Amino acid sequence: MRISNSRVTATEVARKAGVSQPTVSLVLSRNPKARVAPATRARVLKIAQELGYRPNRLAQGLVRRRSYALGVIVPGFDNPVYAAVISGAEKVAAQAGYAVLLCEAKGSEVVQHLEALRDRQIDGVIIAGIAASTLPAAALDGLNVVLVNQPSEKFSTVGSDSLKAGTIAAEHLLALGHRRLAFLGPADAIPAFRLRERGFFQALRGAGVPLSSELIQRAAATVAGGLAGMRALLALSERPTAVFCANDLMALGAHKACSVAGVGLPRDLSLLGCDDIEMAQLVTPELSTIAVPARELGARAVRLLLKQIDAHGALPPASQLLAVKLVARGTTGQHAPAQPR
Amino acid sequence: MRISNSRVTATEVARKAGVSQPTVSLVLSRNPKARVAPATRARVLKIAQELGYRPNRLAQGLVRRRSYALGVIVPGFDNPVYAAVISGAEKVAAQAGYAVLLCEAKGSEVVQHLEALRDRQIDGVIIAGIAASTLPAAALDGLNVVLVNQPSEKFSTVGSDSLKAGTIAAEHLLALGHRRLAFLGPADAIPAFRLRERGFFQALRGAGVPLSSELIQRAAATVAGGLAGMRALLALSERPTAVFCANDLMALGAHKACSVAGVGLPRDLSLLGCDDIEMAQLVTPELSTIAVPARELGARAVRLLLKQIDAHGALPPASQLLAVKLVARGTTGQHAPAQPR
DNA sequence: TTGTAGGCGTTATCAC
DNA sequence: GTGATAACGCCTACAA
Repeated sequence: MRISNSRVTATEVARKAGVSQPTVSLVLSRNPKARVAPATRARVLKIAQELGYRPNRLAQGLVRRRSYALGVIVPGFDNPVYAAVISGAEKVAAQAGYAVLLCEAKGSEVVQHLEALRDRQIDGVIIAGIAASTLPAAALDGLNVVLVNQPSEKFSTVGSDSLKAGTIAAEHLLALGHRRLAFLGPADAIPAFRLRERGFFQALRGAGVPLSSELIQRAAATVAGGLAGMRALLALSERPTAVFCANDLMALGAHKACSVAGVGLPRDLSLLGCDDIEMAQLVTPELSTIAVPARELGARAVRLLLKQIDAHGALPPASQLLAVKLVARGTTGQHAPAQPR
Repeated sequence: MRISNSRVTATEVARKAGVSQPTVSLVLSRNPKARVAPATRARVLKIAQELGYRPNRLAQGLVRRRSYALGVIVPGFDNPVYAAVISGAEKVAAQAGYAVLLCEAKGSEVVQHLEALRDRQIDGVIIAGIAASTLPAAALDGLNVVLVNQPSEKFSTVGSDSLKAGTIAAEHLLALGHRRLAFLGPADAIPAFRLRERGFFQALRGAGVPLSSELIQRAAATVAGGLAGMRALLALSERPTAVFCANDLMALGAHKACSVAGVGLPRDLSLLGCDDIEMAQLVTPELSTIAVPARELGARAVRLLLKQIDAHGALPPASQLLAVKLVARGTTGQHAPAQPR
């Protein structure tokens, strides 16, 4: 029963209920220690209900010095992993009464977005897929921050065990008998990818199976990048027998490159991705990969952030590391040495 | 040179500059008719710069009765189409100084999200993938709204020509010689899908090639839905020779179902999707589809919305319809009548 | 228990 | 030109 255009204010409710505006505020703020006479409380609640009163969050924010809004910054939505992180984050945030301000940013845009978020008195920021170390120190100063999938001394983080993912990848491929392995990863220093890479390399070194540099291909962490990278690997005089990709998008690009080049998966080549995005199950053969709980990362990031906000920034940085899991599907198989014809 | 924790306010700038606070506001607001003595203006600007002053947008919003924020509501991020819409929207919004509040909502959650957006004094809302007609009338009352990909008398819309998409689909498949066609679509009344469906049916009827009801399969507009739907179609005693899917996700699920069932595309069956998401090019054979400019839809939706906001809601609902385009790839081919063995 | 006063940081309307 | 003064809608004291 709202009067059209303009919203009902607490003052109007107060007037109609025959009380003062702060009393309305008192009743509506579910403050336990705010004792109000049951009669007035009931009256105020009734009128508020009738008028469809809802507090103006901008005004609340101004006086409480909080916006009840969270910023989420990702490099792009084209990667389903970030979409999943955002989805998980948004759900938890909404349940807690927080809004999610979405920012898609690469490079220096990140700083501008952060400033814009500050102007809106944002309560906290979640950053995924962008290395915090590449940002000027001041950019995150005094902000509640949770980083997704990148370790940090200074900020709280929620991540999957990327190092382990790399290790698992190496172990899986080694166990299948592969000895000539390749890695396909991005050129940019995106933390999660770097860790997957390092875990992979370390495990290989530990097993005495080093990677020569021509077997490390770098390209954008996209389908197109994976396609190009795999083409380069296939052009080698001596091809690898197994390839680990920094993420599933690259792996799917690589998958396509193999399909185009007539390279049989997994007969001629084993291919392993990382993330386990839905698409991985759509290609034929289905992509073997390492599952990362992206949605859960987003959800946890918000929970951790809210905890920090409530603690008034008096909490030391916390970190959570979620387990990853090998999902062996159709693109990885036993190494078949020189085919007898 | 910001004093750590708390932000610099206009009052502080005023004090240091030896002017009143409103004067600072006057100088900073790029209001042309606000004539200030060049000397004061310069001084204020200098101090503001030094102190790193930035206006508090919450406070601005309170008095201007605007939040400089837009809400975007979609049913889910798992569909790359919505991700693209959001991406396009966010970019334009950010350039105009607007924030994007993201909401993922199905069913009755939509209303709650809308209320929450109202509480934040949202300046406008973009809705994609959710039928406005399913919302209670009051939910959008007095709000600046732009609907994406659904026609409306009452609200502004930005869409692709969904009806035409259906027509194109029918014409393409008919031209290839198919006469036993099937349709795979969602059970829910999502406007864009319904229109594609209608366009398809109309064109078929016009060509004298009606669809019997068993050739209309309904399932969720997801990969899983497409998978299930195609399985049902393949189980028919007399299979269709061509299938049009309401969107690419369903088509990819259908693609997978064929792959699993050993049904050769396009030899045994032609398959056509709609949207042209990136994934369409990753499967083998590549998915034929109808391209929809999703990113552009998002971008235009924001531009239209901003125009409406600036017009103070005194503008009649406007509508834009973008063209769609057939992208014939590998899953559609000439109808091959009963193979001679 | 409730009302009054004051302020959050900004913009808008006036007198000066 | 410039500076008070009054909102915007709410919350936190403190006084009644």
